[in-house]
Amino acid sequence: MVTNSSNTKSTTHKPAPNSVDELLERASLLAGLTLGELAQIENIRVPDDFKREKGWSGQLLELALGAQAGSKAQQDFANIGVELKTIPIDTNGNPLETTYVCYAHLTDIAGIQWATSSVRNKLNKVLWVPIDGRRDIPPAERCIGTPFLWSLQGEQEAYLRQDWEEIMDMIAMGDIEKVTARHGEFMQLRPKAANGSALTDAIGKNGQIIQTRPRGFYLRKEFTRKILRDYFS
DNA sequence: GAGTGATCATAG
DNA sequence: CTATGATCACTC
Repeated sequence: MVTNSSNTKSTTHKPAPNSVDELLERASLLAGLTLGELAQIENIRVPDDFKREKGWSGQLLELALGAQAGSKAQQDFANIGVELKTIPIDTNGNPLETTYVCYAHLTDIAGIQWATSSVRNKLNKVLWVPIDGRRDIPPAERCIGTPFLWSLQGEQEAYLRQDWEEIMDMIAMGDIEKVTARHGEFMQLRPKAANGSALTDAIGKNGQIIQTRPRGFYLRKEFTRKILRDYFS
């Protein structure tokens, strides 16, 4: 039932969890609920599809778990160093979409190291929340799966680091226009903007500033599939 | 059908 | 515009 007419935006939100355990505890209570049921608890309406509200699921979970809403370039739960990511899955538990990591800066990148990069920081600790993402099911009926904590390390970190360095090298060399989503085995760079007319500064072939479409880093499905498989099997 | 490139909403 | 939350939708 979709009867929220006011949908008053609350200016107050839940307090953020004070520990990872508390976050996991809260998150585990959501497993098994449908998005419709959680939306009712949080008193927000559910869209009939995500054509015009693509980030709706993620924002619902932020609300339910007490993440700071907003667009700060930091982890969702900065006090405990955890990032929240919802991930749409099919009936086999495989990812249906790539996963956005962070915005990519295309200038002033000299001296940026992997260890202190935005990608590394964002993925240090992630609370993954699988959600049924089948498009033939209305969002309200889609079920929330079992949330789990994951850390970027070992072989997985090495893979992402390699992709990141390859892409960043191209950007630094003024080859941003040569970078396509086909680069990177496990992490790719793709446009990230409100529309095709958005432009931002980047490094040109002769070191000058050029204008190009804003980009973001995304995890390929093969990478997140492994994360899910490692946890659930 | 999969994957790349494009796009939607919102906050600051 | 930057940056967050992502999924859409067209092309291959």
